[in-house]
Amino acid sequence: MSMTIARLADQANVGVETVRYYQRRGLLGVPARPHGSVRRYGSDDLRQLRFIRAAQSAGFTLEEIRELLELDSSGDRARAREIAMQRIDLLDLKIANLERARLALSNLAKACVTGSEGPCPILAAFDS
Amino acid sequence: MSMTIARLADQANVGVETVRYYQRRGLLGVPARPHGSVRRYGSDDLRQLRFIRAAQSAGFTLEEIRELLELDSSGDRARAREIAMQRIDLLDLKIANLERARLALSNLAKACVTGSEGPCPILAAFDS
DNA sequence: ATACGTTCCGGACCATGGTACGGAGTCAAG
DNA sequence: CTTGACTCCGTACCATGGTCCGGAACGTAT
Repeated sequence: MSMTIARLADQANVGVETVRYYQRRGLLGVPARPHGSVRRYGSDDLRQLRFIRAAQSAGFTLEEIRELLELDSSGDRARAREIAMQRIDLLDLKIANLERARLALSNLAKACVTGSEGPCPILAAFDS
Repeated sequence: MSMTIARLADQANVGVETVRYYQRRGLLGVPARPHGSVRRYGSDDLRQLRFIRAAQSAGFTLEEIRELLELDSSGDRARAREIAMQRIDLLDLKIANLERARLALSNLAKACVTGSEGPCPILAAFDS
């Protein structure tokens, strides 16, 4: 269950350079080198790397993710909970936003059916 | 119904510099100067500016928005429809993602109720 | 008509999240 | 024991989306 950086990277679907970038930013540990000079990564690293990507897609910045990871090892439950709840509110806003946008686009698509006449109003589609 | 740049900007909740930036990027027209050297903006400009922000929050990049605006004046219905539908798929993905993240955070918040014992596993919350 | 707040404009600067480069070391296979 | 692929590391570069700066012109209230 030990791999080199390239394998780690593509198990998590990122580039090697990205892994190294996360290490520099302190989001990912820099593991030991068992025999010589090539570092080896384990499944914990993979898990953490995947967490980073998941958290990113939840809208956390890398800095916030660094804090979350610190928090995770610190065990400060109250703070963790607080952050989670804050984030949920933010996510709800974002989701609502995207859903409004989706509706707008869907109206637009309807209005723009090929062959029909009229203005096909892209701007109007977003008028709230 | 005519305003200076500062008023335009804050009607749309952006900074003056942002408006000027959009002008440079070709997203916003640079209006005439009726008497002298200070430009005046009308409600069409405001509408367009608001559209830009709305489209941005739907995940379009500024470059894409520029294309949308071109499209809007060109009246190419088929293309507009195509873009809209592509975007909808993308939005659906994004929304699903955010909803997964929301669930993860909500589980996390539950697991981290203040006062209880255990690890309060931030990483685990995101394990898919 | 002078002062104070805006506007105009170009260009420099910034943060975020990477991506590319280049030289040196390492490692496994042939 | 050499070759070719991968690794390490620092530094430079990139795109996106702004934000700030500074000097000159403008324009409105006093």
